[in-house]
Parts: sequence; C-alpha cells; structure tokens
Amino acid sequence: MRPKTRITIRDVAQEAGVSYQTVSRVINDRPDVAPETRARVQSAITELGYAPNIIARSLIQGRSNTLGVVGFGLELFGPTRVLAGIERAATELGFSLLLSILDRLDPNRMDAIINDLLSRQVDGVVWAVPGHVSAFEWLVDRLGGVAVPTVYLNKRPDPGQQVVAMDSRLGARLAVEHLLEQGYRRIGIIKGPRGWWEAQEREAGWRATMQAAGIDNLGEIEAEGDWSAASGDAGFQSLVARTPDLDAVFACNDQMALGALQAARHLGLDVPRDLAVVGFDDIPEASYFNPALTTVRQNPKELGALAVERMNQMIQARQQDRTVEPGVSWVQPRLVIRASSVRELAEESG
Amino acid sequence: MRPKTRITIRDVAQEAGVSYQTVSRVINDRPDVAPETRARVQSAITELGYAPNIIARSLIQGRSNTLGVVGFGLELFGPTRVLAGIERAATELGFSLLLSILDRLDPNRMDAIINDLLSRQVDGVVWAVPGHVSAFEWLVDRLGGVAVPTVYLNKRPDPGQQVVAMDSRLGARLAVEHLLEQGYRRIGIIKGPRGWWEAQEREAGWRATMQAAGIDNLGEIEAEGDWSAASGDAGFQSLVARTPDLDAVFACNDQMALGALQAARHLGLDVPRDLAVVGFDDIPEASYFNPALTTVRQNPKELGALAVERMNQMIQARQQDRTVEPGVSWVQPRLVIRASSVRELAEESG
DNA sequence: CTGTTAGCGCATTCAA
DNA sequence: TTGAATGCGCTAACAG
Repeated sequence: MRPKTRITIRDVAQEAGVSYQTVSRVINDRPDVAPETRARVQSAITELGYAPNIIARSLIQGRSNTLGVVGFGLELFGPTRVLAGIERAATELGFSLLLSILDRLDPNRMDAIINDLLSRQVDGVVWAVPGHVSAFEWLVDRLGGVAVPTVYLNKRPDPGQQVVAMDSRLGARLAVEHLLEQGYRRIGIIKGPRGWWEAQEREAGWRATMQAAGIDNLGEIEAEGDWSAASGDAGFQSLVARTPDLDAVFACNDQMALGALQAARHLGLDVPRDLAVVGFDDIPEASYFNPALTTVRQNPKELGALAVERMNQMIQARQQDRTVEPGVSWVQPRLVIRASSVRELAEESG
Repeated sequence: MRPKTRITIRDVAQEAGVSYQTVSRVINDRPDVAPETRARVQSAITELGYAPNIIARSLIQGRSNTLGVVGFGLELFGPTRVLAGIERAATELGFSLLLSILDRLDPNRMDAIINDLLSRQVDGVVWAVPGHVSAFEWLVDRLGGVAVPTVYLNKRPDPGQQVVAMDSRLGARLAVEHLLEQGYRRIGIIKGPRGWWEAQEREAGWRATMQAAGIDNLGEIEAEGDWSAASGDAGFQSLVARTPDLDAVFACNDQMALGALQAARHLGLDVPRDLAVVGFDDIPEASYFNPALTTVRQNPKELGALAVERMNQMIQARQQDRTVEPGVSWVQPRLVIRASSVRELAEESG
C-alpha cells in the first residue's frame, strides 16, 4: 500500500533527477523534451504510480473538460437513453460528466444544481429536462447571464438558444397517417402529461393530421395520461366509455399503449380487428407486447450525442472568441409497423 | 451580459471594501465576522453574481466532494435504478457525481476511467458494474493501491471489500418456493448471461431450492438468455422442445419472462393453467403483462443509496484516520404474486 | 532542450 | 474582528 501523501509532479521530478517542469512537459506531451529524459521521467511516473491532478490543471487553464448534465428522473425510457448518448459522445470528445438528476421541477433545486455546476467550473451545461416552457425563463436568464455554453434538449425552440429536439410532431403524424391508411377513422389519443413539451407536440401532430383528414369532434376522443401503463389503461377506458365508435388509439408512449392493450383485452376487444393501437418510443419490449406494438421509433441516444457535439462546437468557438449561431437540430423519428395496427399481420402472428 | 473574466473573491472584496480573506470567511460561514461587514460582503456577492470556485477550494483541501460512479449501460432496469439511488443519496450528502458508463468489460476503458476519476480527485468510487469476478482482480489492486475508498455493487463478496448487494439467491428461492406451493414441479429456468454474478446467484437459488424439493434432472430444464425479451422467447422454446412436461418457468428478469409469455402464447399454452411464469425485477410494466407477471421485486434505488451511505462512512472515517470494517450489506427482495403463477387469480382477471 | 519565476482562486496559518 | 503572508499542484510564460 502506498503512502498516504499524494504523489505530485515534484516527487516524480526528484525520482527522475530533473526539474518538475520537465515532468510537466512529459505529461502534456510537449515535443521539446529529449527522448532520453522523457523515458526517465516516464519510468519514474509508472514507478511511483503518479497520476496528474486535473483539479490543479483546471485551475490554471480555466477549463475543466467537464460537462454538467441535468437530467430528469431515470425512470423513463427516453430521458435515460438520451443520457446514454450524452455519456458516450462526451467520453469520445474527452469530457467527463457531472450528473445531476431532477425529480421534480423545483426551482430551488434547479438553482442549487446550476450553482454547483458553475462553481465546479463546467465548460458547458446540457439541460436535458423536459418540462413546461415557462419554467425555463429564469433559467435561461441565469445561464445566459454567466454565459456558460448551454444546450437544451427537447424543449420548445426559442430564439437565441441551442436546442436539440426530436420531431415529435412528425412522429405523431406518421402514426396517425398510418392508421388512416389502414382504414381507421375514430383515432383517439392518450396524451402525455400536460407539462411536457414533447407531449404537447405529439398531441399537436395528432390533432393536425386528424383535422387534415376531416375528422372532427376531437375533444371527445382525448384522454390524458402520465406515461405510465396504469394511466394508459385508465385513459383507454375513459375513451371507450365516451366514444362507442372508437376504432383506434394513439398512445403517446409505449407504456400507455401497453395499458391500453390490457384494457382492450379486458373489454373483450380484439386488437387490431376491433381496434388498433399505436405507441411512441419503441421500447425494446414493444415487439413482445400482445399483439406486437406498432410504434414511433425515437433515437434518443443520437439526440444526446448530437447535443454534446453541439456543445463541443460552442466550447471550441468560445476559445477562439467566435460564437456559434443559435438554432434547432431536429432528429427525425420513424414508424415501426407491427401487428397492433395491421389486420393482415395479426392473422399470421396472432 | 457580464464581462468574460471570471469574478473572483478579490472582485467581491474590492466591491465590499474589505480584504479578500474576509470574503472567504463569509463564504465559509465563519463566525468571526462582524455582522455589518458580513452584510456588506453578502450584498457585494449577489451584486456581482459571484460563485466560489470549488476547483480551487478542492485543491487546497485535498477533497473534492465528488464521487466517481462507474455504471454499466443504461439499458437495463436494475443498473439504471441503482444509479438513481446513488444520485439521490449523493446529493443529500453533499456530493456531486462524476459519471462514467461502461458498455462492455474492456480493461483498457476501465483503466482509463479509473485514471480519470483519480486524476479528478474523487473522494470515493462507487463501482456499479456487474460482471465476472475475475475481471475485477486487477481493479481491486488498482483501487486498493491508491487507497481510494471504494464500494462495489452486486459483486461477489470478497474479504477486504465493501460490497452492497441484492440477495438474488433469496429472491430466486422465494420464486421457486412459491411455484412449488402452487403445485408446479418441473420448473425450468431462463438464466441471465453467464458473466453476471447476479445471474449466477439467481441460478444458484433456483438450483438449491429445486434440489431441496427433490427434483432432479435439472440440466434439461435450463436455458441461458441475455436479459432480452427475445432471448426469453428463444430460451422458452428450447426448454419446451426438450421438456414436454415443463409446467413452469422462472425467468431471471422480467423482459425474459415477457418473451417466455409470448412464446407460450404462440405455442397455444395457457398461462397459468398449463404453465406458470415468474420473473425477476418487477419493472413497472410487469403488472400489465398478459397475464400480469408474478415477479421478485428488487429495490435497486435503495441499493444505490446504501452504497453511498457506506461510502460516506468510509470517507468520514478516513478523515479521522479511522477505518471502516469491510463487509457486505445485503438488500432483501420480496415476491410479488400476480396472475401468471396462480390459477385462481387468472380466473378473475383473465 | 531544460530550469526559473509567476500565479490560477482559494483556505489556512499567523500577526495585528 | 480583520489583514498579510504562504502554498495546494500545476502550467505558462520566460530565460538560460
């Protein structure tokens, strides 16, 4: 076991018989070191098990090579995968990640998180918290004020901000158009929680597509859920109660679709014969639902990766006193068609 | 928008008309500051929007208030929830989290992660990577060598190590005993990937309980999966092909159980009449499977929280030159009984 | 090529 | 109660 005192650059210098600045040069791969000296230093480093203190380096350089990530829960599919994408991209670009998780939209907690991240000298902040737009105004002020590069994920685009977002509206349109093509007309919706921008977008996509198809009285075929299967179950029941001629449901995520499938079964409805169900996300289990679920596939990992690349550009630019034009990057979802919305497919696999 | 140069303690001092050490005292809530002075400094702080540089503080104190967390993927239920528990507990105890994700057990990547965490002066490392024991030997050496407090999650207990683990063996026993009580005898298993310690433990629990019940020829009712629904599907099919009198399946996680349910349906088997299925994890969707899944409920968040508390004890102890006795903390799972393993329940809800 | 001198932002001795 | 020095571990100018 090694001594408790930390091994510093000076210990290495002494061991190698050089000045400690030479050691610094070796560590930082500077060219101006004699090969023989370099080798001697290297072996001293491994000998002593020296590891450079990045904290000290950051202090000088005013740069920590660290990104702050603020996420929302780790319960849901999308946000979790987004985080995975962020992590991978950050690692590739040489950033470490300081992770904070928000469980609810508590301004005090948000403020504390931002403070901590700034105090820890993060080079940028990836704000991966879905939520109601108004909740962000003070935040933008706060982050904008200190001028820390910030990228927002799945947030309503605002001028002056860097946003990376899934095109949920398009996803919803794909889902509804598919159902229409399959001959379904009274396509109800089980919405996500009101506060989520993505939920609003999915609803908007559904509404626009339905209206374009000339279907009205949409109010009576709407239900609101909270992303959980239980809420999908309840939402479906309330839809059916209100709308006897309901023939399809667009659930705004796969868990709620699962709940709807379950409720339909209990009501003796056959999917997709009597009723079609489409979800959103394409969680890995979706193809094993009964019947297999047609759903809109997101690529949340890509979303996260894109956010980090954007971040990196901003940081690079900033070092050269340039700026990156604010704007929105949209990621396109696509529809994955399975048995829950196609009568022919159901015959085979059922 | 503020000037680009960072605001330091000196700027605040100047603004408040005191020396910068006084500002330091205010920041650190020292008692020996005149109330009037304190107020003046406080207002200067808010005025300038000053935030202390934790990096600099860490450098002096030799302590970063940061925990390194090494996780494995963010795809699986357990590991993700464990991370959530870690995050919450860490926040409560005033630690920030430096997150690294391992996608596969690559020694180079592991080494790079450890190096980075150590270089960033983390106060401790929470190693939340499931995997084969042998992969850890060099690691223990590495972490033990630098004497950074380390807690391992869901790893085979080894003397001299701090381990926090779910009692998977018990969980498996609960599952199998329940099936036996319900009158099932030929209880097959769909195992997790060979490399995972938890998978081994669940298998061991199954095996021991089966043997205790006097059931043999266990070799022919074993299949190996990879935690995915697809592998559960395939595993189940292979079991049925080999064992015509199979009457129950213990799947080592809920996704594989889902695959098994699906396969059973395709084979025209009624669950639970012809065949019972039990899973492991109790993912939120489990109660919405068809039929609702009996499963072993873990509390992975608690596991993560426990690990951090342990970590905190070690760090505290270390500051006082004490040591914490190495050992294992076991977290107990419990069985959640639903329709997939109880014929009477199936009648009602089916 | 290598060593010397400064200083990053702050806490921690001291002294006043 | 406050201010002046000292140094955490390291990099960034210089000089030699």
